[in-house]
This record gives sequence, C-alpha cells and structure tokens, in this order.
Amino acid sequence: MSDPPTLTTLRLAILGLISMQPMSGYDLRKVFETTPMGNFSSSPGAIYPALKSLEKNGWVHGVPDKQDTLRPRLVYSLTDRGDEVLNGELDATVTRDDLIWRYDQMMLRFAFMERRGLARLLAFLEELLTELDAYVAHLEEVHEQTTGQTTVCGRLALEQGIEGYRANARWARRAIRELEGTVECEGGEENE
Amino acid sequence: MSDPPTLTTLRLAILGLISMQPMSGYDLRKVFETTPMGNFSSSPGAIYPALKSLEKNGWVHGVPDKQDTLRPRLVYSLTDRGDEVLNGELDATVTRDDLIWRYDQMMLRFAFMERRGLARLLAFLEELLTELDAYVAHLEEVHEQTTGQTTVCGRLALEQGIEGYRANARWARRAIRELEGTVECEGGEENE
DNA sequence: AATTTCATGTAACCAGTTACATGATTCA
DNA sequence: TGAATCATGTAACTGGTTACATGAAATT
Repeated sequence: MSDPPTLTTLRLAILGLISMQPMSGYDLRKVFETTPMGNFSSSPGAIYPALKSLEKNGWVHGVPDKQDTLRPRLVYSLTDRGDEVLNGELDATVTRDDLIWRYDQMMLRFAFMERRGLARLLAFLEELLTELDAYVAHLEEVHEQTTGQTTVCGRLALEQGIEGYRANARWARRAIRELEGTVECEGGEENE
Repeated sequence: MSDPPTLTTLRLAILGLISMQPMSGYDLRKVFETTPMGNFSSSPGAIYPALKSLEKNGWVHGVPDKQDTLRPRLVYSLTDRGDEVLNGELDATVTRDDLIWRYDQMMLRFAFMERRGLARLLAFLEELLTELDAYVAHLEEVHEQTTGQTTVCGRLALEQGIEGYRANARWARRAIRELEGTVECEGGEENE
C-alpha cells in the first residue's frame, strides 16, 4: 500500500523471479551473480532495501523458514497485489521511449511474460516490431541528413546503433514465427 | 586537481563535445536534445553541476563571453589536463565489462576517438572484435547448457542478446574494412 | 580450531531526476 | 507589453554502489 514507487529494473527483476519461485534475498543475489540475468545488479546494499520497500508496498511478503534462529532465512513470495502489479507491467504497451531508454528493462519484461499467455507474447512482439521498424526508419533519415556533417566516427557510431535495432527487429520476427509454430504443432497449449 | 572523480557517461560526453568545439551548458543541452547523442541525459540539474565539478577538477574552464551582463553565457573549453584525461579514456583497453555494463559509454568513446588517429581507431575496433567474439562464444555455451532448463521466453531473451552482440561484431568488421579502405585510397592522411 | 559459505543488514556517498527559481533577450 | 526563448542555477529526492558489520552453519 502507500504511494506507488517507480518499478525500477531491479524491482521488476525481483518481482519476476519470485513470481516463478519464492526466494530469499540471498537466492536472488545468486541468480544475479551466476545466470545471464547478471546484467541486473546484485550487491546486498541494493537487494535488501529493495525487498523491504516492496514489502512495505504490499507487493511481496517474506516469511522466515526457521523460526528459532536469530537471523532466519526470509523467503519472499508475491502477494495478490504484487501479482496484479507485475501483470500490469507485463501488459504495458511498448513505446519508443522503451526502445531508447529502457531496452534492457523491456526485454526483462519479455523474459517473464510467459505467464500472460501466448496471445500476449505475440502482441508484445508485434508492438515491439512496429516500434523498431519505425525507429530504424527514423534513424536512417537522420543518417542521411547528417552524413557529411559529422565525423567518420560519429557516423559509424550511428550506423552501429541502426544495425543493432535492425538485429533486434530480425529477432522479433523470428520469435513470432517460432511462437506461432508452437501453437500449430502443440495445439493451443495454455501457460503453466 | 584534487581527487579523481569517476568519468561517468555524462562527463565523458561533455569532455568529448567541448573537445571538438567550446560550448556553454545550454549548447550541451541542445546537443543532447536534438542529436542522436540524445541517449545521454540532458536536464540542467545534471549538466550544470557536472560542468562545475569538471571545472573544480581542472579539466575544463569556462569563460563568460559577455562581461557586462549579470548572468553571462559561460563558454567552456578543455584545459591541457582535461585533454590528457580525455586521451587517457579514449586510449583505454576494451574489456568484457565494457561490453556488458558500459556498451553505450564505450561507443561514446569511439564516437570521439577520431582525434587519436587512425591507428588507435583500428586498434580499438580489433580489441572490441576480440572481446565480442569471445563473449558471443561464451553466451552460446550458456545457451546450449541452459536450453531445456529455462522458459521459452528466457531462452528467446538470451538469443536476442546473442544476436545483438553478433550484429555488433559484424559492424566492427565492416568498420575496420572501411577505415582500412580510406587509408589506402587517401594515402595515410593524419587527423586534424 | 579455523576457514569458508550462508545470510541479512547498515552507513556514507554519488550521480542523476524532477521541479522550481531567476533573470536577460528577442520577437510578436 | 507580453510571450517565448535563452541561460544558469538550486533543493529535495531516489536508487544504486562500495564498504563494512554481524553472526550462524558447514566444511576442512
């Protein structure tokens, strides 16, 4: 409860992970240190305060798994409210600002999106693809207009950005094909 | 002078920009708002304090271009020390941590690197390419080992990352070819 | 007994955001 | 004269980093 704090990348990662399986702060640190999710911070000074604030907001709840010890292992799980908040985040529309400022966070959303079902996954990818194509077109225009006015390195750096977004678009198209393939082969399988 | 502060993305962007042309804080904001450099912040609350601290460190120096007015336009340029600091940053080796944690900042370095000469540019791209190839190989291994143990979305998200780094590697190869091409055509042209 | 790993936490610090304040200059 | 733009700045806040502290449990 209380006022809604912004859902940072770290908070989203925590919500997503404990939505798949209840975890302690230490477990979360381990995931961040050892898996490809390692792009997303770690350090006790970040995770424990984040868990506290998520609990204060009533999105997660921690229960000690051994009552007798002085410092019990606190295992956190999503509350009903936390579940709703996570769903709201996963169902949010893809914007250009997401591409430019929050690509990592957006992909993190995708990584946890399976719980929303195949239809939502495909909708997300289509939205992403639309925004990507539009943004690539925009950058190509900028590229044309600035070529000759910039340094060689400036132009190459811009081209690197464009190529990156193009690769992302290719990936999105492939992911859509793959996901559409699964539904045809396995016949409308529901999630979880 | 005084203790060395970490060269954040914003500070690097400021140093790089005023190394090409002396600018006021307002000019910098304009660049960040209107060019593809816009990925790098803006807001007065960031830029003016950053300029102050850079000046306190003796890396830049601001001179009012109209002495009579109460609030003159302060035009900043690099000091000799600032020039050295920027060169040091541009000449730094590319590490895997740069790929994972500071890709944007690394590309920003590249965007300002022309002043270091063609040899340095090529060296940077070779280093980058080596790190990229190694990291892609590592991620492919992770991909193989985790496939089947992850959700479909988790796997796809990882594949997106791999494809992104592959695209960056392709870009680096192309940039090397292009830069090697210029030197052959134009015959060992020196920078500035 | 000593070391490592498990496990949670705090304190100082820092960079950046948002929102606001101030005043000059230019243009309608 | 009133509005928009030029131009610099401050204050409160926030989220994360580094470094440290604490102590239990497991391993050597």
